This record gives sequence, C-alpha cells and structure tokens, in this order.
Amino acid sequence: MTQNIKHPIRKRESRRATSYDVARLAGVSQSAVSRVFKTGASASASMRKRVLAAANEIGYRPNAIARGLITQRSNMVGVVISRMTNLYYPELLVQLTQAFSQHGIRVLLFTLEHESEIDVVLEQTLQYQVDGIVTAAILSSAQLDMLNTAGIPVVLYNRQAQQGQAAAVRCDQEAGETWLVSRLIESGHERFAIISGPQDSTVSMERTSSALRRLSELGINDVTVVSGDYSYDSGHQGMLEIYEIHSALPDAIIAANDAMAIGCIDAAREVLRVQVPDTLSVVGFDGIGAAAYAAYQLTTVRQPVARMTQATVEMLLQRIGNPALGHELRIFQGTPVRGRSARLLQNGDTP
Amino acid sequence: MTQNIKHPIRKRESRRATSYDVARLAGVSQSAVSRVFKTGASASASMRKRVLAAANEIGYRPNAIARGLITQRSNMVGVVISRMTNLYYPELLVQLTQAFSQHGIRVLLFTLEHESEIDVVLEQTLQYQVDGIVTAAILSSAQLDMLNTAGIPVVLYNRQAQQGQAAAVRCDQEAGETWLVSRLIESGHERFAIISGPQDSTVSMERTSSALRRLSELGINDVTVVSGDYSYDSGHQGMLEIYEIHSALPDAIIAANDAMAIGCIDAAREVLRVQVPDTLSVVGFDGIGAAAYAAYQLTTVRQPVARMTQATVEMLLQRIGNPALGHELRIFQGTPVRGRSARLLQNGDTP
DNA sequence: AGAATCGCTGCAAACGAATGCAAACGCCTT
DNA sequence: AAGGCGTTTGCATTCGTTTGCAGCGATTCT
Repeated sequence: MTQNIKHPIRKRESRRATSYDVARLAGVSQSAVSRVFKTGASASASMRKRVLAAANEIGYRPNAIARGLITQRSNMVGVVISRMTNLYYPELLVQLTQAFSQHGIRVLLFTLEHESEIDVVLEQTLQYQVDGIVTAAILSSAQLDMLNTAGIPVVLYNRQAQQGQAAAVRCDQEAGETWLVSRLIESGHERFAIISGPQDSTVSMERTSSALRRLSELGINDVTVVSGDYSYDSGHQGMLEIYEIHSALPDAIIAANDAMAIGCIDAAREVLRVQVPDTLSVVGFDGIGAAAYAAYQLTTVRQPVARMTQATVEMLLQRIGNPALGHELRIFQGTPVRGRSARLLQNGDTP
Repeated sequence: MTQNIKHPIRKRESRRATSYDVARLAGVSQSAVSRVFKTGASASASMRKRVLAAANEIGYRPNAIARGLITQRSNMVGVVISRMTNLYYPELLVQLTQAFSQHGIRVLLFTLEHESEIDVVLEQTLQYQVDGIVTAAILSSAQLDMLNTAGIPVVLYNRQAQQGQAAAVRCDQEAGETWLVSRLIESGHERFAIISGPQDSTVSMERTSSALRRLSELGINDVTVVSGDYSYDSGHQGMLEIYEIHSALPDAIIAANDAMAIGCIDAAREVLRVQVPDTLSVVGFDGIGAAAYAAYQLTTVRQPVARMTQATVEMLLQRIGNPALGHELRIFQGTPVRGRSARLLQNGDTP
C-alpha cells in the first residue's frame, strides 16, 4: 500500500515558493514568470493571467535579495542618524523614509549613540550593498574617499564635507543665526550667553560662530558660552551653568537647537524663577514640533525639513542613476519664527 | 607602442571586488576566502594572513546580499511603525535598532501614515526576505495567518492578536489606568473627561475602557469622551472640545497618551486660563521624554521601554532560530509617575 | 613503520531571479 | 503562398557567496 517516495524528504518542509515553482504550475518557463513580474517587460495577456493565477495559488513573491544580486541594485539606502535625543531627527527620519518609499526604495536604518561608531556602521552598510547613503553624522575625509572609490553615492544632511567631496543638503545656519542675533540686539538685549552643541558637531560650530560673529559686528564681545549635547537635559543644565558663572544673569540666551532652548526655558522658569521672555529671552534653532507647544512658543528658525528631505532624496537618486555626477551643495534658508520666548520689536526685519 | 587590449572593455569599470578577486590576488581558492571571513571556519594562520592582506589591498567586503541568498538568512528584520507623531515611537525605534544591532541584525524601516498602508508594506517586507518582523501597527487576522504560513516570525508591540496567533509584548494598560483613576478619585476628583486615541487603536480602546470601567466601579458613570489621534495638536483640540461640551469644566482629564496630555495642558493653561493642577488635573500614559519637561511634569504611567524592547528582540530572535516556538505574550507593568499635572494625595497606593 | 586521525584546502553545486540571444509564433502585405 | 516584420517565449548563463565532500599532507598512536 505504501507508495515509494521518489524524492528525498526535503529538509525545510515549506520552502518559500520560487519562480520555478510558479513556472512549473503554470506550465511556462521561469523566465516568463520573471517577465510577468517585471513591469514593462513583454508578456502576452494570457500568459500574464496564467502566471499570476499560479503565483497567487502558491503565494509566490519575487525574492528581492536574488533580484538584487543579479541586477546589482538592492533598492535600499542606508540612513545613518546620530543622537536621536535631538528631537529634530525623528521628524527627519519619517520624512526621509516616506519620500524614499515613494520611489520604491527601502531604508536600512542605523542609529549611532556615539559618532565614533560610524566606522562599524559604514562597513555594515556597504556589506548590505545599499545603493546610496544619507548621513546625518559626520564623516571623515578618509571615509568619504572610501565611499567614493567604492562608488557609493552619499548625501550629507546638514553636514559639511571637508573639501566638498560629497553632495550635501544644508540649512543656512549663518543666515539664521544672523537674523536671530540682529533681532535680539535691535530689541535692546545687551548681555548674551550661548548654549552650544557638542564640540564635534559642525552644525553647532557653525551656529555658534555665526552668532558670535554677528554679536561682535554689533559691538558685543563678552559672551558666555557653555556647551550641551543637543538634548533637553543639557539645555536645562546649561541654563544653570550660566547662572552660576554670571553674577548678573544675561538677558538673552542663544541655544544651538530647539531642544536645548526648551530645556533652558524650563530651568529658567521652574528653577531660577526668571520670567521668559520678560526678563530673559531665549531663542533656538530647527523649528521642531515641541517648539510650537503653547508653553514655549519658541522664537527660532525653522528648517524647511520637507523641502530638504525632498532635495536629499532627489540628489541621491540622481547620483545612484549616474555616479559621475558632481558634488552639489544645496543650501536652504530657514524660516524665522517670531515666537514668544524672546522679547522682540514688532517692526524688525522679517525676510 | 599601443598594446593590444586582450579583454573587452568592461562595462562597469570598477566592479566591486569579489571573493574571486581576493582569491586570485592571494593565490588561493575562492572558498578559502569565504572561510577566512566566516568566523569559526577552519583556516590556517598563514592563509588567514595572506587573504586578509589581499582583501585589504583591493578593498574587498563580503556581499551580504549574496550571502543572504545562499544562507536563506538576510539578517534583517522589518520594523513597522505607524503614526510617528506619537512621540513614543522615536524612543522605541532607537532602542529597537540598537538592541538588534548588538545581535548583528539590521533594521529595515517602514513607517505608515495610515494603517491601511500595512498591506503594501507587508508585501514589501516579505520580498526583502526579512528574518522577522516587529510591528507596532495593527495586523488583521488574515495578515497574521499569511505571515504564519510564510514562516516569518512576528512580534506585536503593544498590539493584540485577535486570537492570540502571534507573539506579543505589551504594557499592562489596564493596571496603569486603574492606578491613575484610583488615585484621582481618592484625591477627591469628581467630574471626569477622557481624550481617547483613534478608534482603530487597540491600545487606546484598552486604556479608555479600563479607565471607564474603573470609574464606574467607583461610582462615576457620567464621563465625557472625545477622541484624538495621539498627537499634541489633537490633545489641544480635545481640551477645547471638552470645554465646549461641558458647561462646568471637569476637574480631571485622562488622556490616552502623554503627547495628548501635554497638548491638553497647554490648551487649558494658555487658552482657557485654567490652573493645572490646581483646578484641573491631567494625566497621560507612556512616560515619554517630554512628559518630564519641567513645564509639564506629567502624572502618568511610564512604560518600561528598555525592558520591553529587550523582550521583543529576544522573542523575535528565539522564533527566528526556532519557528515552531509557540505564541507567547509578555505583559509588562508600567511605573506610576506622580508628577505635578494632577492634584494627588501623597499617601495613596504606590505599587 | 604503518595506520588512523586531524586540520586545511579546493572543487563544484547550490541559492532565486534577470536577461541576451535566438527560435517560434502570429499577422499583414504583396 | 511566400516573404517580412514585430511580438512572445524559452534556453542558458550570470550575479557572489556558502558548504558538503573529498583529497592531501602532517601528526600521533600503536
């Protein structure tokens, strides 16, 4: 009664269905199946119908890994993001993911706790044959060269390449800070302090030095600078430090980003019992969601995240299509936001 | 003078180096190269040295795609997250990514704007041959069955499977809400309103109905319920709605999450000029970063995100190793946080 | 010394899909 | 009816790795 089993028992009893399985069931060749699933390839209507029916029956789906091997395109990009405590990044990440997804590209996510992990991460990224990389972490010159010779397009997000050897999208930090400082000064502020970001952050360096330069141009050279790490807590902490250093509290504080500005305001109000903006003005940078909370209504410069991610995606896709493309730098102007965290004259310049 | 070019010009001039290239340069076989790069495979010291030198010289790195094809393991997991406006998710995402990365697993990220996109996303995830999926979006019974037959392990994060046909990690919403309501009542609150999450969110349904049940147990049945979408704005909006409905403002508002609680507080304070917590108590749920901001100091229940992600990763890895593993449900207790957004008795139960 | 064992190494067959090439099949024209 | 043209289709190769198997030399045991 027992029938002879011709084929050895398969190790993995339910392999995923392959194009061969579909082909056999539909009575066509494997290449036909492949063509049906590739849009734009020639296949007759009857063939398409039969193949799709068969595919549906056994639950076939094309294997993107195998496809990637033969086409040399993984349709994945690596996105490297550091310091997620900076609330700017989640917003960026969502927009990037969705923008890429509209072009049929998936995001392989890497988060860094410390920028030093970048080497390991870069290595992993490359092993996964990503078609390109978007990084909001700083890359060394050597690392950029490495990516260049490896032929992987990169777009730096708000990061500057040492010798401009990479495509980049940035927000004009200088113009933003200049606007903020100018408005503060024209509104009568005199004693300034700055809460900068981490030392190794170029964005912070740029924002801080732009602010200092503008302050100096307008005659103010004595500025206290303390540094944080872009987080709420470090802004809070920074405010307290400034209080300790200053016998007379400053009347304006410039934070390198919104998260720190918010922490700073909270420390001023809840710990030091200082009125913001009546006796102390605080400004930030970025325009994150929390900046608009009614409790803060931060005076800040909002980065045009939507347009910037748009540009990022566009530039990366162009370079994936044509790796020979030059290194472009796109700079976006932020939008000044006159909130209520700073005492500003109404009639000031509003670009 | 011009030498004869023997080989046709290669289309892509600088192909990525393969293990064959390394093998040729080092004078060994391709399999030897493979073994050197696979930890635990047998290879002599001298061989290892020569191969590594050669690999280094031409910048070879193993192709994870090709490896995935042959080993049937991509070492990628899909992470599906919806509604990133809920600030809880960025925190979750970071932790997940880092926990997986410690096990050598990469995260392929999918974000949903609407839960209805889940079908497309699931399809894409499967095409990429992910080893497993973590989802913080709701899956239908049919979808879970599909994943089961496809043999892809899933862990639901704070989501409930219809008939428990999936592994899941959850926070005990009921215990949390019960604690909140009990404390509010024992502290003398009498008129309640609830800002729930979206209708299709099981988490919201659970939190809302738990709160209502406990209120009812304690003799309160007349509760206004408005619904939001987990965002700050919708909490703000919700507060205003409650104000319109109620002639007499409630003295306690229970928001389904922290982001809405914060929006609610801001609306109360800045728009309605109501003192929080003096004349109105507001409580949330989650324990996100912003809940601890000095301006809010939310009374809430903090989810043990670190332990929950730990469990998620662990459960998924176990199931990837052994797909036959049963459907486990791990429930975590949140930590009550007595903030200053609610007027509570000091001596109440503190689990 | 001969046999048995062990660690290395190379060979070659997978994995699942894409694609150039050529054969086959229509369909229309003359 | 023959020729020509355009569309479908199948064959066979390819992508870059892993891995079972077998061969080989060296070491150890009896």
